Amino acid sequence: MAKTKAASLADDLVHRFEEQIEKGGMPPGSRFPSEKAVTQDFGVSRTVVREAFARLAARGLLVSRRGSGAYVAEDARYRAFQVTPDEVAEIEDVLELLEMRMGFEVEMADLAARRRSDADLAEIRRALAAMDASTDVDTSVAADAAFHAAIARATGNDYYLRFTDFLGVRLVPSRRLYLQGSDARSHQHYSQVINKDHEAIYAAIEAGDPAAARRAARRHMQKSIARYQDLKQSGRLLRRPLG
Amino acid sequence: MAKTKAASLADDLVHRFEEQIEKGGMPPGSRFPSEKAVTQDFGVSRTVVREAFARLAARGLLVSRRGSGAYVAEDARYRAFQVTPDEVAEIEDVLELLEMRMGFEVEMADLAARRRSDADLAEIRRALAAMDASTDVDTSVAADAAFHAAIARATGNDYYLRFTDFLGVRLVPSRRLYLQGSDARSHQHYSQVINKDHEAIYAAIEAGDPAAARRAARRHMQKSIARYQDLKQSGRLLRRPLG
DNA sequence: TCAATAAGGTTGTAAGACAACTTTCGTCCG
DNA sequence: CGGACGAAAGTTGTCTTACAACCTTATTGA
Repeated sequence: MAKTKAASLADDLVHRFEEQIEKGGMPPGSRFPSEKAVTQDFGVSRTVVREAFARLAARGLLVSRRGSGAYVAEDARYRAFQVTPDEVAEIEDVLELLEMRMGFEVEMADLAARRRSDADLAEIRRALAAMDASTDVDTSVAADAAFHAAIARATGNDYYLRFTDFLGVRLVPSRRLYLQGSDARSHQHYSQVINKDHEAIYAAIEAGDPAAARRAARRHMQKSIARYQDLKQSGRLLRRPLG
Repeated sequence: MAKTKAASLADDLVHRFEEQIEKGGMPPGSRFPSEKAVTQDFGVSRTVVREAFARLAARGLLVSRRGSGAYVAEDARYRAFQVTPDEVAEIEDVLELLEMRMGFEVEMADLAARRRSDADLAEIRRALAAMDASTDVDTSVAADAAFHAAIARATGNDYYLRFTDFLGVRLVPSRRLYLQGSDARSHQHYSQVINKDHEAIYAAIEAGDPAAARRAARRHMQKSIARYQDLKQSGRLLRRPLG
């Protein structure tokens, strides 16, 4: 009976139904109790029920059909792919995410080499130039992200772009920590090393050579992973500061 | 993207605000217009506004504070990578997702070849056998998923496993539709062709040959994409039946 | 100046009503 | 007996009004 206090009545309902679905009490495709039934069973107003249902629907656990009822979504058991910020606190996680990113980056380079438009090329070049001109950590990190986003856009596959954004955001904080301690000179050196990789990728994409693009992207990511592995062995831990 | 008319007023509101947040018009931490203001601006009732807000909150884009107002979530950009079921309704989307999957299947094969344990190998073999023995669509689709999941597990990278699960689930319905019309013989033929690819991947992983594993995985995915492209050209559309 | 207080704004919840739609079931006709 | 039709009930979508709980800000008073 120990009830975790819910911030709101709708919260409580959401948690209850969520649990029940997860436990298998309500299999996919089965019907929810009607809104009215819930108001009676739980003693809350229909406003609350509707809000709870809306939130379940937003998470993809429930679909409601006007005039018919609400149903447990067919693929309710599987949630969105999610990576919470505190998962990226440990350097091992960063390494795993980078590993995952490797596959995508390689394939994106391939596709970009096949499909890039002139506008895509121009955008990639802009990002290269911005990285080259960067003097502080923030702008160089931003330029790096822009470079990879431009490639993702050049693939013409929106999912690649979305996932690049998604992963990019996760990895930026750790990247920033990685660079933070370094002075201006070593940072510039770091930027130049990376941009050399980037230029190789760009050249292959511009030339329309998928295999070369794959190789260049793979090398780039491997180096990036190796850097983090060194960091790991040197015993430096990543701990996110608050804020 | 051609804007389809929103199924409900709340849908419309959600999309509008989502877009505005994404475009940067409402930076993290900034205040939303009050519920009352929205009702006046858009000419809808507060019920609709509350429902829209509830859904935005469920997605982590908005937090509302009683008595104070609603605010754009501080980590709004951290929201999950999400692929909603209706996005996979069109065959073009399936193709794009397959393209995305290609990159990381290749990389998974590489890593699996380097890191697989004996237990991993055994699990992959089991999936191969199950696919070989399958006679109906459901079991063959399940065996296929198990095969790729086993490889994902062999990489030792949990993110790969999670993402494989995630994508696999999205693609299964269309896969099922793809196979549905076929008779037992053509289905068996299909299974055998696929499993031959699988065996090549397995052989490379067992031999511990990353480059060969990459090649085999790439071939496998390319063929899969080609099959769907044929389907696309033949004009067959994928339309999800109501669940 | 500063703290207590009052006023107004905002979200959370309740309740009732109607519209739009779906499902079910009974009726009537062939 | 069977099937088409339609009425009726059930359900979600939306609107409206009302109040409670809470926060913010301005006012007031010492």
